[in-house]
Amino acid sequence: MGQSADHLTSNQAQVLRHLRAANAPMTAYQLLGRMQNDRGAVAPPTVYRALKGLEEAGLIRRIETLRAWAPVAAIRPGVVVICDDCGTVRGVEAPSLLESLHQRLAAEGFAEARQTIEVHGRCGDCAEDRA
Amino acid sequence: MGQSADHLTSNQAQVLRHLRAANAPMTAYQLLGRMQNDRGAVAPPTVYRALKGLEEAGLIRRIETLRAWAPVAAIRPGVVVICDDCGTVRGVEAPSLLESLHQRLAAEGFAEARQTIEVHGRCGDCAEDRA
DNA sequence: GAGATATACGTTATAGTATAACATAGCGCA
DNA sequence: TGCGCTATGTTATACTATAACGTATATCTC
Repeated sequence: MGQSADHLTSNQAQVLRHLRAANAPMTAYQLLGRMQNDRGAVAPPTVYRALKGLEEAGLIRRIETLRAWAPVAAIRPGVVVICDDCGTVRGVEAPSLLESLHQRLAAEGFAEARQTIEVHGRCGDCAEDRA
Repeated sequence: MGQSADHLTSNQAQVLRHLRAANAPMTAYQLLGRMQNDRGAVAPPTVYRALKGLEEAGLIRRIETLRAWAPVAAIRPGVVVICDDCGTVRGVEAPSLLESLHQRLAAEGFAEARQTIEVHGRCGDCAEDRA
């Protein structure tokens, strides 16, 4: 069930810990490798089930454009901003923007259920590094 | 090379024809199946190379949230709107929306390079069908 | 026309991402 | 105690995508 954030299973906690320790999204199989380092035999469903639970709890998101997972609090609706230089990902709230999109689509009769908005580019820190 | 739209190879034309004949995005392996029906032996790289060329020519897009491909003219920047009932996909221009997002991020020092914006929901036609 | 270069294509193999299906263990509680 | 629920383990497989190498063909240049 879509569990709330007040309790994590140990697999979920372990996955979340690895995601938070990384400074960029991790693929499911990268996580699998970490867990195998930690514990020995672990199979893909273990990782995918933990990811599913964490996503439902609003603690992580799949970054569709990277096929990877990040501990971005599910500001949902929200925008994910990804630096292609350093790999960092962060969530950005943009309520007015999303409201205007919503109204735009509603006017055409489209009932919006969810959006995925991912922006790629270069963050301020990386721009400075190359200045 | 990022070829322009003025010439398609025969593989590209064949893939584009199938995508246009469908009323919903198709996965690469669905396309592969169609091409095998048409011609016999075809291997995945044939399909993926055609998809890459068509994408570079701005004739199709990968729908990230569906892991599938659609003949959506690459209004880029633009918004892709997907009906989860009937599967149809269309591109929507939203320049003012994207401009405000751009400025919002620029103000934080983020140099935006490309966005992926996909909205899921139910289109007007499908809403009527259930009315 | 021979050779050089470039593009598309074919072919084989493999990498990478995700889930189905079934079995087991532990917990809360009627 | 026995039932139902959740989490987990385990095996196998499905689905998505690309690497690497060889061949054919067209074009250009000398």
